[in-house]
Amino acid sequence: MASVTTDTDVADDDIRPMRADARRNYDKLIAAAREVFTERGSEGSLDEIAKRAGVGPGTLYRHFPTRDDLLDALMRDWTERVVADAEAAVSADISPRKTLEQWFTAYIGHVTLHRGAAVKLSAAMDDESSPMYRKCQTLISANEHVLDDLAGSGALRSGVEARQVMRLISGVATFADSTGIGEDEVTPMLDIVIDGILK
Amino acid sequence: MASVTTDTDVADDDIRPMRADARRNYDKLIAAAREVFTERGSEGSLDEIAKRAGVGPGTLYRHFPTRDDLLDALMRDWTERVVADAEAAVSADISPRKTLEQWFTAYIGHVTLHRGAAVKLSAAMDDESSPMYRKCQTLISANEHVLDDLAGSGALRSGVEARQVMRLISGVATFADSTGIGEDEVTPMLDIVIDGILK
DNA sequence: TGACTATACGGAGACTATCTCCGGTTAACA
DNA sequence: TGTTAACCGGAGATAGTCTCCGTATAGTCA
Repeated sequence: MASVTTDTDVADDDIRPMRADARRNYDKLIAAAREVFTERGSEGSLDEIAKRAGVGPGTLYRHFPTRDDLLDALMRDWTERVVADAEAAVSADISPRKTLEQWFTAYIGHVTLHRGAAVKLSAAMDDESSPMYRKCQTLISANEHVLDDLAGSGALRSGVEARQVMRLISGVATFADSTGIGEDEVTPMLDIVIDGILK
Repeated sequence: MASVTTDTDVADDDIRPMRADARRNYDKLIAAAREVFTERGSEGSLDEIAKRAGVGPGTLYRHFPTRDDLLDALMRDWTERVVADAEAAVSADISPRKTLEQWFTAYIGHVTLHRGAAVKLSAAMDDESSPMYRKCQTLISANEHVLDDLAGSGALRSGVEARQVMRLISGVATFADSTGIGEDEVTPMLDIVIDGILK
């Protein structure tokens, strides 16, 4: 986590700036949500979040009509981190296998923000109406970037599509999230997938 | 679905038989749960199930202390079907690839009983306290059976463990369940996994 | 600075779901 | 038919979601 308090200045792509009190409450809600979701997973109580932020439930629901909107807002600087990790995997001078291991591990880390987040993100990938849909697009293109690079150096089997790979890794992430297995137990699963991807 | 009304005669491995009214209510609850879970997924309201069964909530909770107990009870003849499908895949005179395709597809079918079931079953695989834990053991050994057979004929890469394969396929199933993609979209994912498994 | 107004706040409360407790009922058996 | 252990049912405690609307205040302009 780079910085706790430094969220971006504007809450959304909205034109008009927020009123000072609104901005204050928005930030307090984000901080409280981060706490509660970390402790209780992404099904944590929304009223509890409002309480911890010291605001009424009405205020919470005005800022974030749905739980997914709140989850989405927590991922403000997430996009940049995803892109950076994909780039790091590509530009590192390592074997294709290591590249994939590194990227997949990072991917899974990004998708398991909180307990229950992986399944929500997976669901959002094919649901344009989800507030998190656009975030997923970032994930998709980051993954494409890594795979295209490997394809360029001829390391991939023919017929391997980035979309399928992304779905597979999302499945691994969801499984890891729901069972609570650790990274050391995830690696063997990834190894099989990587064998299925590389020549 | 083989038969709707023919559940087994005894509710559990309990010694004493149930009282007639208890048995009646038990069966009505199972039927109602099957309805509601099919309509609303495995997060459907339990009180709603009690209502449809025409019993009080107390009766439901006496028979099934937790939601997972109820889910488990719905899977009464599930075990046999799983074992049968594994056996069918093994004994069919087809290529290793076809064997795996057939088995994995069956596996995913078994695990996605209702919307939300796959993630619950995945979670139960590493949770001995879950009522569904024993069901998962069935799934695990059925999967081992298929993979052992392929290993015996030398079709598998070295180092492929049944447990990891099972987890991967569970991940695929969970992804399919949460996004709602169909079987035709699942096959390409399975193809990658199969490439990672076979020599 | 003071008054005006759009914007935002907050919390009471309606609604829904989970789960328990216990007074009343009934199946099973002699 | 009487006895009793087993079972039923539903009122209600608890908790989470979400809305409505009277009140408060930040921002603005004279």
